[in-house]
Amino acid sequence: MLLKKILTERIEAIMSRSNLDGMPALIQNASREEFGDYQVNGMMAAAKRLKENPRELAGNLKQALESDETIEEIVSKIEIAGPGFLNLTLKPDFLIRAVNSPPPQTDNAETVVVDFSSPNLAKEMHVGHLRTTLIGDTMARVFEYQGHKVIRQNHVGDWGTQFGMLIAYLDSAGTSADDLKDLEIFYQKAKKQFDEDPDFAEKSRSYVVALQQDQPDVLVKWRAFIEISMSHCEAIYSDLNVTLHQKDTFGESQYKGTIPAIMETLTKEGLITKSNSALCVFLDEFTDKNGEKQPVIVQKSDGGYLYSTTDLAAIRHRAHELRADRILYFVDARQTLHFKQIFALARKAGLCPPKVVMDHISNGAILNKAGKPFKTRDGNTVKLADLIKESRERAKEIFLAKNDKADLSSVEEIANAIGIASIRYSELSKHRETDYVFDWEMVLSMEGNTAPYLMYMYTRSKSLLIRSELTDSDLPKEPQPEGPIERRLVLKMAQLNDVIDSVSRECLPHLLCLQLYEIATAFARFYEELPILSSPEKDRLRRLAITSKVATKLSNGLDLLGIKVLEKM
RNA sequence: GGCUCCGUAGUUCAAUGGAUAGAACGGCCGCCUCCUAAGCGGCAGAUACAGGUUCGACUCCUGUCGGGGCUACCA
Repeated sequence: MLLKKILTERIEAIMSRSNLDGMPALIQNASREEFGDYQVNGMMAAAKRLKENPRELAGNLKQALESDETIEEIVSKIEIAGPGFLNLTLKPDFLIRAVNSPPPQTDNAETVVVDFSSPNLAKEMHVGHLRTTLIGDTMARVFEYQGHKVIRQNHVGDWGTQFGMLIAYLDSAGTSADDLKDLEIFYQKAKKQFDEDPDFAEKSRSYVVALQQDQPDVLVKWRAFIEISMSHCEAIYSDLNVTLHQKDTFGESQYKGTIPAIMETLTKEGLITKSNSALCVFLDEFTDKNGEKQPVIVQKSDGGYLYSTTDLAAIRHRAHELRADRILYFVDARQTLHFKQIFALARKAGLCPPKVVMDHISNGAILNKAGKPFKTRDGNTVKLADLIKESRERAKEIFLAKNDKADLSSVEEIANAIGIASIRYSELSKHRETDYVFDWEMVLSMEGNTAPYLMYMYTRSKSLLIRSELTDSDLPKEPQPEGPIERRLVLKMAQLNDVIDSVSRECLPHLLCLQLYEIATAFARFYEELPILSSPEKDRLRRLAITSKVATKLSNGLDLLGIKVLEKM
């Protein structure tokens, strides 16, 4: 049940029977609590178009709404305010019905390909991979929650020139299996030798060629390397509760067989131009100021392919073999131009049917504390494995400081859960498009708008329910809120489905974090200010019933964020 | 140079063109004989600058200043 949708439909239906036919009602959450629950903003715009007085239009609409039974059953109060706002207050029984309503299921289930995480297997995962991995994971969960069929695609970088270098280094004297424990250092050492030692560089290049020609002995080494690297990634996914598994990995190397067919298609469509001995596609859409078309290189002058070509092959695979209705790429904003180009190219070459939607869901960059780009070359990179370890240790410290007589066997479990939840929430609670400053203190913070806060409110709600010794069957099904504190809490819960719907449409998980936080703060207030277990039976049962719904909403919402709740902390 | 994104409290983040720009952290002041103080209440504090469009602008447009990113053979 989507409150805003219901209000909009019903109000616009009434408007359509007047001189306001076809005008939008523009329903919004009330900007201040004293204005009620929702506001109708459309009267000012309508007045402008009709050249009438907005307050008069608002007055007319108010009358029409008040005499309509579809409004009467859900709205308790309508007020005209300011230049022509209509402020609506909803009926408590309608609010609680909204709280009880099932999650918003999609009307038409689609097959959604979600491309996310996609780390470069030549290096270890670092904080730069956090956003795509966690936002993609959360959106995949949200789409599934709504009834879509989700196909996760981890488009790992397991192919290309750098692997020749790594294999050559793996192969060189004095390198033991131990060296692979730290992939980042292994990569840096290999890179260093590549840059300093011409013989080694030459050997690396020959490995690339051998790899591309499927030379068995080299392939064995390559596979060994990929396996080790993937196991690092899988450990991270498992720790972070990311829903990516072996079956979701479909790396660049898997497209190498289909690239010739892609090239053939491009050629057949007459799109290929040879320029400076590289094969390029020049599209009309991409020109500089002088009208010079900008190229997309699909084959290098040495015959090698680039990631553009691989991405085209991936599009065809996803549109045709995977039968996607939508293909979503969770990749950072630096690749905006790249995706514009390959989407346009894929359309032109007929690799993706017009009805299949392709979208680049971009995210902002990571900056250091000075506001400068957080680049790997700086040597400042923070490995995800280290971040996870640090966060768990921090959580354990805090837990022990707060619980001196804690059962030691549960300490590790609780600290681990909180540590992971903190990392996920700190990332997901930010708007995905803005650049973000990486700060250990921020990520590891456990006060205020953080995962531990939400988890703590959940444990408080559970604690009340356990102490009450009642179950849901003992409690009223539709506890109508009484008083402003209960009302506010129930309203925030009633709006959760609207928010999940927005998250899904705009791929903005931070909206869900915000709503859950508001439910949690409203519950904190409820918990602090109202007696629950010690209140008279009628109040006790009603408040416990509301508490039970809080527990459910928090747990379900956090689950969508990939955060597991704890019964105690 | 061209294209593009971004400048909001000391800091980190919010705000489908709507009413008095919200939080959190940090700072200051309060609250545990009472359902878990990882909590609650209160105070101080911000839209880079200049124009414009609009009944109404953090939001849209133009310019200025400042900072990213992308821009032909890395991915």
